[in-house]
Amino acid sequence: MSGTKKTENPSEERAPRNFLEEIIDNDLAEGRHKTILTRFPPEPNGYLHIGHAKSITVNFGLGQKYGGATNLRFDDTNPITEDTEYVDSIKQDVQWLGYQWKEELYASDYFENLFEFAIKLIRDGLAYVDDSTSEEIAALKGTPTRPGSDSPFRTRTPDENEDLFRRMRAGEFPDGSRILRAKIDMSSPNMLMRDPVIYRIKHAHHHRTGDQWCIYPTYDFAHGQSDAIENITHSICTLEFMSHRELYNWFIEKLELFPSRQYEFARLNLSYTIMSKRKLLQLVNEKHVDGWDDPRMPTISGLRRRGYTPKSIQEFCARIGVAKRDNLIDVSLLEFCAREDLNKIALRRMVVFDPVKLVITNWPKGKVEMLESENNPEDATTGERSIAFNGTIYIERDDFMEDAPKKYFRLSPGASVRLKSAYIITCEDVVKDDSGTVTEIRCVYHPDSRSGSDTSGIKAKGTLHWVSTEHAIEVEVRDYDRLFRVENPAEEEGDFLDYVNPDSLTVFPKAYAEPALIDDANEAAASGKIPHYQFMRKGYYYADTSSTSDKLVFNQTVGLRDTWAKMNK
RNA sequence: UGCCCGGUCGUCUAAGGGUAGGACAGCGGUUUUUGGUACCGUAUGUGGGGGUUCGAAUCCUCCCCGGGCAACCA
Repeated sequence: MSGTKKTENPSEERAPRNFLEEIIDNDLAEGRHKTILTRFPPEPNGYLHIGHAKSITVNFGLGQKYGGATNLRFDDTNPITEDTEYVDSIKQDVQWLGYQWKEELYASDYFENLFEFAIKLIRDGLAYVDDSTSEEIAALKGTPTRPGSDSPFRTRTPDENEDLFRRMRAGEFPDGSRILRAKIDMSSPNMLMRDPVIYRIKHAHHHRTGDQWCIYPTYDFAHGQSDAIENITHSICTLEFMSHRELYNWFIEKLELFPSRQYEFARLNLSYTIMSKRKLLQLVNEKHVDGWDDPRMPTISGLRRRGYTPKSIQEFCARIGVAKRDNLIDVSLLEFCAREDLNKIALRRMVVFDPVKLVITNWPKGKVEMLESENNPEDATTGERSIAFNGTIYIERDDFMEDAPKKYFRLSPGASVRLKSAYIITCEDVVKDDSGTVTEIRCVYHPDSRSGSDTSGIKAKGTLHWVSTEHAIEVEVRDYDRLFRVENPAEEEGDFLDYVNPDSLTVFPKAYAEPALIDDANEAAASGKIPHYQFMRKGYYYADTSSTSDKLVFNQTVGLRDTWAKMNK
């Protein structure tokens, strides 16, 4: 052993894998399983967010990697909060992310099985009906540092318990009057083993089983058994379920079920946002955002509406890794993944957000010239488009500066810049109104500097995007900033709403765009394929769901990296 | 103050007794008709103390720090 180097046989070198893959490799190597089956188990009480995307890529990714499969199972054991609206959105989001489940299942599919499991525990003297109030139960539960004590109902006979439990099912008792508890150990150091509740009475309508049931199993009594019924080999959940694992195993052992095993990983936390479904719901209900799919939301539907691609989200999930330590991922990684994908697929277009007029004084009156510009320099197969140029254009207001520092590469009096895909121009004059605001910039162009056939020898440091005033169309552009002002709103003192970023949305209601966007929109309407854009020198954009051919509306997916802005900080 | 987890660059994540590596972020360059992209370079890390060992991020031990656990939520 000593002295042998790991490099002597490269094929023996371990490929880096996360701890779940190590577990699976071992299970497979030891013959514990021949293949694997995982499951993604959302509760249909809210929309999926980027944290769920991590869980989805972990579960489905493992299923794929090992040639196994993954079930989609809705954990619908609490009818009060659950709804088919959420079921539908969850299915859509999982598929949009690019995954296909083997079976679509519901914990509620197993209500009858679960009931029988409960009867078995009762017959085996391992469960009892407790008539105590929830306060009494809590009082007898003890604390993490002090053991609990037995309920006075703990010694009921199996017959009595079975009778009571069947009558609970029959609807003889009101909500909260009785529960079924597992009989384990009131002095266990694990609070969850202190005779946990496994069935409660809820006279509530269930989104799938309707009014068929008035007793519902708790998470602990449903999840593991559902896994076992489906022969799930690896039941992967987040860290907060760690202490549930002992209970999970107890049920499987006592009920003699398929030995599914639970493993826990650290959930995703993303900087400058929140992941709590409850808080997300509050943002929606209190109208701090436009809905679950508001482009500022960390929901899958929000990211989709904003223009994130499934590929970029998958890549993000792959890069953050899977481990057991708490984490707070820098949102810049998500943005990097978006840019990385979008750079290769986004169509380049020119849009001027905050326009100022620029007149080329030596342009032949009435002349319109068609210029060619590449749709995507990263992908020659996307070809070129024609852009009309007639000597009077809009440029961005901040692409001009009257007193410019040396490092400023854009327009200023006497300076020359390239107009993207057009000519080099030199600024000669500025027109201002009474308040000193620039109303018109006057330039000359250099006829021999035409893009692609430049013989002028003039070197322009900067290149500006522009739109012909005559041909421009008006569009609405929405830019987004982080939803919260602080890195970790969940950790902050007081109400998380106090940390909402008031400037998370900037609307440009009348931006000027090149007319190609109209053609694109028509094409998209016909093909159903909505293109991703890069508005040059601005960022990546995607048509909003509210966009129509009469009024195009674009969401900023993510801005371009901006080293100039950084220099000026 | 009980039980259970965890602690490696700023942020994530590898290294399974043998050179602490990668990514993002940062910084500095080169190229560029996007201050984009691409490419190159660069700084920054094993929570602390004791052990075991020729050798420790890795094994043992004590301590420190962070998280979870007292819903008829999941």
